[in-house]
Amino acid sequence: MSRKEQIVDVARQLLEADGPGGVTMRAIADRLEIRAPSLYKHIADKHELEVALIARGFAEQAEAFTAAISNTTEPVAAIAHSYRSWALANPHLYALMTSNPLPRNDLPAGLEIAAAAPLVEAVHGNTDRARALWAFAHGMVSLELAKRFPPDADLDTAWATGLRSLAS
Amino acid sequence: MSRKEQIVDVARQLLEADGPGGVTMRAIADRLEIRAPSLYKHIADKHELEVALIARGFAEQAEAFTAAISNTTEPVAAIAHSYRSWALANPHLYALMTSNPLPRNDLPAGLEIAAAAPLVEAVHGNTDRARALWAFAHGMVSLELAKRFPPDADLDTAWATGLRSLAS
DNA sequence: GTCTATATTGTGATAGAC
DNA sequence: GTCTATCACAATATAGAC
Repeated sequence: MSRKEQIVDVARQLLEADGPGGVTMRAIADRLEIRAPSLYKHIADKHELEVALIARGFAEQAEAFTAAISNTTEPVAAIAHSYRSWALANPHLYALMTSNPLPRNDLPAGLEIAAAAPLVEAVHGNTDRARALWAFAHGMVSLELAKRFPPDADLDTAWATGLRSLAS
Repeated sequence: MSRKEQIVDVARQLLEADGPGGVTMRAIADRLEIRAPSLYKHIADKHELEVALIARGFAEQAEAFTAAISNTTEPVAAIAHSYRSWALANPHLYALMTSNPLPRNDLPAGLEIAAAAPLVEAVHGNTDRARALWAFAHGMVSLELAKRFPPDADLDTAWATGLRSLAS
């Protein structure tokens, strides 16, 4: 594993462990047992690190959603479940991927489309329905991650209610 | 207007003008033409400032949504339109209100419920449907604010598609 | 209620030696 | 490719004088 890959690995561990504020050049260097300035021999700046993390997230999502639609009679529900699971398992990376404009020019081509493809296929190419479903899923997930629902809210039922209406 | 009210006012102006990073004690003090340490004679700390901003946001939303359901035959659509308008007009305050757990213990009682009441009434008390609608609206709005939809996406149609399914 | 002075902590990033 | 030394900057907050 190259030094650069190690750096991205450590950055991701720090991101999920300590949140975005925990991803500092010093913290990354500490875990690699080198000094912070040495990192700049391998990456140009912190932005490059963020782009690499986002790219990994999309690749993982594409894989998860593709797996979800194999062997199911309800692809939309299966993708929704997979979407929620991935976000809850990778909350800070999920936030990084959804809270700011995508650095589309710096990202490997096709990543965004590959992650979206399973859903678009599940709704037979109806992009408006795909966007409505994505918005619903993103809203549910981001409010859950932000702990913004009332503490006693039954989220499973809210998911089922929304999906039943939107999936058709 | 008390000094404290002036401080909250200025904080809100800075929040929407420069984003959350622009709301510093120094910047607030500069606009009031005093020194930053003087602010602490009027507020305990920055957290108190954030709570005051969030409280204002909820009060404004409650007013906007209540106005939206008067004189309409489609209350859910009217609230959705109002929700989107308010968020687009106050993007950074909206983010402050939705990206973190509510400081419910520090907020005036009833504010959250008052803002949610028009929607709950519009769906005849069906809380699962209300949550699904809220999630959809929040997802649409937050992705729009984050510029996460593809540049050519037709958001009006996505809104209409989602609301048609969810409003029933 | 305002001021000056300061503590404390933290950040990304560069220069230049080895 | 790693190091030491350092720059440049910014943040919240407190002490104590007036």
